[in-house]
Amino acid sequence: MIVFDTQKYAVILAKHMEKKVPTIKEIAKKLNISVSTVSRALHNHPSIGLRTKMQVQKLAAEMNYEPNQTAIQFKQGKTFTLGLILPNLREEFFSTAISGVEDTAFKNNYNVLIGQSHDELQREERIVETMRKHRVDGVLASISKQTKSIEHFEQLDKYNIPVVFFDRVPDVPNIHSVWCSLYYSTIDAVEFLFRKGHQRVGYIQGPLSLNIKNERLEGYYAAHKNKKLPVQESLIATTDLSKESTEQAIEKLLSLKNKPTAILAFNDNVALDTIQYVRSKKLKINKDISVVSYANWPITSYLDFPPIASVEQFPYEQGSRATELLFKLLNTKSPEGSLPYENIVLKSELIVR
Amino acid sequence: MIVFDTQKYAVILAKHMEKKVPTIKEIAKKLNISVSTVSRALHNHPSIGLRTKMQVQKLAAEMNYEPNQTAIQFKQGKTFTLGLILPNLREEFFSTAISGVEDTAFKNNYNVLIGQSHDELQREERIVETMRKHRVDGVLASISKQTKSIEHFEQLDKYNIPVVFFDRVPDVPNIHSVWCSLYYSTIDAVEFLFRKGHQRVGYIQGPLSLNIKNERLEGYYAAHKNKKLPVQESLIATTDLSKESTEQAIEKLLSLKNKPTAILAFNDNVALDTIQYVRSKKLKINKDISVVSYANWPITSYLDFPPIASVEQFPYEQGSRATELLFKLLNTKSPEGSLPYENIVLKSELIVR
DNA sequence: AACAATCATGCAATCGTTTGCCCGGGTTCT
DNA sequence: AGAACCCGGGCAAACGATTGCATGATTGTT
Repeated sequence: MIVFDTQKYAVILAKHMEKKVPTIKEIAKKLNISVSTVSRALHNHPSIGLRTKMQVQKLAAEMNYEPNQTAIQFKQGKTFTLGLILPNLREEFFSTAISGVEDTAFKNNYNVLIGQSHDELQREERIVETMRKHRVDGVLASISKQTKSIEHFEQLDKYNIPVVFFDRVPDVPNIHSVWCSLYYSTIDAVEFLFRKGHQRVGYIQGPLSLNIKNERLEGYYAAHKNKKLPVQESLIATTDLSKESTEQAIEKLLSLKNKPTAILAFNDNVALDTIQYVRSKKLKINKDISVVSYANWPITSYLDFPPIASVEQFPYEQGSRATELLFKLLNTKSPEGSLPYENIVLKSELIVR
Repeated sequence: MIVFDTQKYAVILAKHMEKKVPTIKEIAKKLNISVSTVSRALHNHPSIGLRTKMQVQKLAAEMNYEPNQTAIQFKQGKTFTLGLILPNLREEFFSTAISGVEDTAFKNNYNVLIGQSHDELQREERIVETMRKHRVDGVLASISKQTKSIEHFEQLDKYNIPVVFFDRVPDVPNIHSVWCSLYYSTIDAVEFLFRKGHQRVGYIQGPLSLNIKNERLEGYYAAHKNKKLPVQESLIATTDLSKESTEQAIEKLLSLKNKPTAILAFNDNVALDTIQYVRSKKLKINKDISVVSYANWPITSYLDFPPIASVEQFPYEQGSRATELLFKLLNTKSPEGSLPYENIVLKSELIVR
């Protein structure tokens, strides 16, 4: 890519006035009262007389006074900013979760600083450090694929910065978290396939690092158990989520004597690769193989052969609930130790197309 | 959605020590020197003796001293934060652009505050105000569909907060901007269709508010002119980007006596709706109708009938170039008025599948 | 040896806001 | 009438870092 044209317009500005923003001091001077009185008047402090209060507020409005946030932040030792750490923004799941966080934060007059780990541990560590240096008041995080330990998050403890994990939650005790349980909806999904007449349902699972709670697999087993069917281990394959790895996984399933007639895919992305690959092998989707998955991407409505069902995990709600929990932690000044660790579990939902 | 399980683990913490973050003062006290000496030593100020400098830096490292950003921000009157205003994060275009902004900002030790307008003017105004109140040092913006005037951005001028628009750039003079020209790639696109043998190429344009520079249309005309073909106005339809509106637009094109055999769609989203609708009318994509579009979504590779070509607009580069321009503005203390308005135009590129 | 120049460091103000404490004048109570 | 109290408001410290200016100590110059 090349810049092929750079237009520059030279323009004479109306002598930029270096506008000075009004401060509490100036209000005080103009009214011949002290800054503390002004400050209290603006905060409706009871010990300020009504007349003074009115005068101050009137003048402040006239002067377009706005409190200097940086000064307040400094004085209060708070930044009114939350850090939000995500694997990426490109997955619609996360960009939707952001809206949940943002809306909740806004309501509380907080700002949100977003960092993308790009699923790399090193970047995640750097982001945590940056957020710490910038003294965010709290952190929300969905961990990267590579994250095994959470030492880098634990250091935040020393600075009294609470952390709430959501969606991709590390498998360690003593954390605050919000996630969406996939157990029951997986049972729903598999039973849905059973009802459709499928006897052999394959499962393509994701990398173990993302599979910590492994509710998909547990649900998969539970559904079989409910139906008194044995689980054939050979029907379970693994992908690292790359296209190639997914194809190998399907290849493994398709090469069985007893091929599955349905596949439960780790997420919609895996489902798409699965469907594409299955079709490239001249098999018919929904006839030879049906696919059910997780995520419920809107885009799948444009496909000729979308997954016939997908599990919705409510990213917006996860984001907002996690943020609410974080605020709860922030607003409890933890007199003796912090609040008990809280783990909020939401229900997911099988959406049949 | 219901919370169906809230586990609470009561845990006795190791008597949270209310760790106090070390300050410059404490370093000074421990070494029995003044804070100013410490400050200068940490900044390698030449007037500090080598021995003292070493001592200070050593102790600072041992104590894990980190300068209090909020204090610095306050003192310097700078927040080292950029505001980034986008229509939404769900479009991959924007979430990719963010990475460009983020990476560039990080390199300069800046943070990025993101706000989504959700294509609503009112939200956009509120975000601008919030960012102003939080004293961001500069703003990057891609305007909402509803934004006709930029008064709310102009108010930032009074606070000496520079603004750089990118991608969705308002059509007014005297702004800084970065965008990706679609003129030549549109010519490429139409000529590509001509070479494929298409004589009648329809064009579905977007709402006028997003069509300010209208380079697509100009390119469309130019390609016809190059080929010495007249443009039939009836081949141009308009959509407000909603599915319904797009379908009406196609309906209009398909009802012509002289149907187009190819359609240039405003973006990939319109293209998808177009393809879906055309197929629902039992017409064959790539036989009866071919579609070319803008955006080059990765997801289209999963479609049976994707657009046969799409124009890439390099969101990452737009984001990083816009951020670089903004830094240029920030680093010029504008002694007499600001820098001349700069408009950087990048080249787009037709990607043939 | 006296004085200047240089070097190393300290003092104190400053940024804008908040907040604990104090004070003067008026009212009320005994 | 003296003590206790309340009301309205001011004083000044504090938050942490930066920086112009002053000061003291050392060295160099003649």
